[in-house]
Amino acid sequence: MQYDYRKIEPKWQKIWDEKNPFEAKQDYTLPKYYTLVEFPYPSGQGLHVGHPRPYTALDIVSRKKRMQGFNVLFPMGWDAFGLPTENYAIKNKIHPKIVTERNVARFKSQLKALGLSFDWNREINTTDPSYYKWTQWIFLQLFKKGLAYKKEMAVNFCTSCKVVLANEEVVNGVCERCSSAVIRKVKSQWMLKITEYADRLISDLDGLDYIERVKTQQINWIGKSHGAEIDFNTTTGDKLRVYTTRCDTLFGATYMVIAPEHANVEKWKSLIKNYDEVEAYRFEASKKSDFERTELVKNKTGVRLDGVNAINPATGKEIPIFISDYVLAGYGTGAIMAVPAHDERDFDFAKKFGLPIVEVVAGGNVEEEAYTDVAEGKLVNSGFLNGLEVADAKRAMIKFLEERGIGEEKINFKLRDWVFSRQRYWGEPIPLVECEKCGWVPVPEEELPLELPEVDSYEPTETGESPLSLMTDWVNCNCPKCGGRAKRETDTMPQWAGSSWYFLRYCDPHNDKELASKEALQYWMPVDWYNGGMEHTTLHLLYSRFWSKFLYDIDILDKKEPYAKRTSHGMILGENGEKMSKSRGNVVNPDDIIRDYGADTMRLYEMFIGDFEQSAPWNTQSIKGCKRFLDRVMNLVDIVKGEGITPELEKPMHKLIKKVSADIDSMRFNTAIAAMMGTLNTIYDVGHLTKCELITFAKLLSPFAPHVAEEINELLGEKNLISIAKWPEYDESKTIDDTVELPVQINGKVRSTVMAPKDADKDAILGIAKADEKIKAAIEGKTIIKEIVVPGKIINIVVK
RNA sequence: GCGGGUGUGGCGGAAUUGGCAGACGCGCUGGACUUAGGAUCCAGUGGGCUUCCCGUGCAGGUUCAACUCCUGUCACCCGCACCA
Repeated sequence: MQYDYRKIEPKWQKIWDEKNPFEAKQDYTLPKYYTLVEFPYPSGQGLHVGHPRPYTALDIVSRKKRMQGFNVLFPMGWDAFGLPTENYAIKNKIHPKIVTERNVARFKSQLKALGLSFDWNREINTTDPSYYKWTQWIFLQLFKKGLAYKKEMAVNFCTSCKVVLANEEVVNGVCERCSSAVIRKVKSQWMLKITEYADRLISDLDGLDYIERVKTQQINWIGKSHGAEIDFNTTTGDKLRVYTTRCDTLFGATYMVIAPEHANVEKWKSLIKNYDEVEAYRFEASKKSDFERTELVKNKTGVRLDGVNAINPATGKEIPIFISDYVLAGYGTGAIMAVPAHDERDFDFAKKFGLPIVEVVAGGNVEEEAYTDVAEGKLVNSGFLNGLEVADAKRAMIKFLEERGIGEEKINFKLRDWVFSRQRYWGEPIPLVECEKCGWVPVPEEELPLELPEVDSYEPTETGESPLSLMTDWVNCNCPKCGGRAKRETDTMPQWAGSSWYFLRYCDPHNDKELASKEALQYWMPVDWYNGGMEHTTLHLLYSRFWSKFLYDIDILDKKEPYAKRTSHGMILGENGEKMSKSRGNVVNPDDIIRDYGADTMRLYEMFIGDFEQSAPWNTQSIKGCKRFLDRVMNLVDIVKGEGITPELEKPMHKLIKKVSADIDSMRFNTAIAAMMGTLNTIYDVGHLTKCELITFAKLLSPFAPHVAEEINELLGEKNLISIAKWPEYDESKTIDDTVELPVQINGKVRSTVMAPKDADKDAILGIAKADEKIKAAIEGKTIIKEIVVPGKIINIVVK
């Protein structure tokens, strides 16, 4: 018999709505558990089958924790500011607010149909003024602490979205979202000083339970490097400062390179004999996008600054200075000392321009290639450093530099400050005004939220300014400080703003006095388990850690880190093994799956499909196995017999409780389900089970297939919801078999298996093995060389 | 180039500290029940020259014993990419 999911799933969803069993309680004396999934961007397409995988996984964790007596916070909300909604609004001339409402309604009904145990009383929406009031408030605190500043700078500008992008949003030189060309454009932008937190963003990872690849990716992205800054005298009288991680190779610096954008080029204009040539090179370099620059990695170009030389402070020799775009203006000092013998890039450049290559670390063949090994090799041709190992030479050189006042130790980061301005409508307005007298002045906190005004058109202007800039009534205002004439900032915040603190709002979502009460934050934070996509490792995850640390510094939060544990799910691919996408035509719609198989089957299948952290292709055929399993579980109700314990099932049930409990904790949902399937097969082999055994089985199943579990529970006459029943416990002694089956090997090959008592000693086990007919035959007439007995595992007899 | 990951039946995938490779499921084969089977149930299912042998990307090594450890190598995926 098949169970009628079309009837029972809506039935239990309605009951859960009415009885509200998944509400996080206000009682702060209870042990808490905070499970978090990344809140979705409510797009027009609705949910796809990728969404439910992480949601179901943490729903399982949350449901189990709840049954184990924890006060669980498992919330959901909407990250609803963003470009697709705005673009849809522009095209269809509908207010983005309306579009958002529609999309949210669709998403919410789809999520509800999955039976996820979210506490919907805590639903939040980043576009809600009562929410973004606090996003703006946090921005103002950053501004007041000097961590938000406006800067005229070359930014990544998407030619299609007409919007500035953060470095993290530019992928292979094109816009992450629309794949259009990204050009460099000089604009005045609000920036957040995330670089001030670079060190802590690395070091505080230490105690956290993040999967390793997230940690390493963040560390690499922040890119901390230890080195030194060194001043080189030049024939111009100016000094030229470089950054290097290899100050030990200073004696091998045979030329210098500065970035095309370096300020000294202009300064030395009158001294540079070939300025026309230099100027032409700079112009060419400025036209290149980042993408083109990286295309040219192998082919180094550059121009020597004729008439200007530098002096190597170690050798005292005059060396030439070049400009080249292989040196980046934005990293270090925008200038380098080139040591072609020990740096591949310098080597390529030196070969091309015929510059001298001087070996200063022995061990390689510097005529053929750069020798970059730092672990092995002694210094040569290096005066007072000769004979030292690289590490010692570095120390000696730093001492040398510092004593003479020509350089010092220096740490650098790859991480750049966060470009925080967007010239779009559908985002949080930046709550600042520019006064002719006072400069940038914050909107008073009591005036927050600064709401988005109504505009006629949401389209960005031709100049790339936000549509808000056309709202003169809104833009022109009085300075909150002096009352004089002032103009509002018309840029809005990036989409990442709202998601940088949303996990805090869930703790106390209706508070209109603070972003969340101190008690709520102290109780709920940190998030105990946060699961989300790998694509957010260097964006959302880094940004939200940064904001959390800032809020810790200003005493809002008492935890330095927002997330105690971070895991990441694998993608669900199309049936052809490729990434699911509209253009590939391999998208599976979850609505169809729920209609044809039910939500419980869908949940179970998405967890059974494979290792949670690994990608796996969707297969509609395979779903049937999960449906069949649930049908067979429902049918157990018909073979319930008696009370108490069925002897043949006692040990399998204890083992199952142990296995499912452990597997949920370690995210091995697929093997937990496999174990339940195996036990179900055992139950059918036995032919009957007792009522309490079925209830135990239903409890174990309930996090995975909650509707089926509730239905069985009710059919057995139980009055209370199984979703909040007590999680079963197991007796360790009842998970161990009295007799075990042992494989017997001869020379490492299995020849037979024997049964032995679990606590039999070595000799007894060997006796049993040798009594076996097959083993007897195999060792007949041979000499036994060695006998290995691993109790509970294996017997191996080596014969000759 | 650097960093991380993955290679196991026809398919998705299992396999605590090295200890019966292929759990569980899909698919497939045969049977039962049936007007019917794309429902359900039962049996079988890595390959082969089937008393035995071969099999976890490939080639070696350590071990009584290797998917698991070591050395080398190939393929694919993801991230970063001139960061001095």
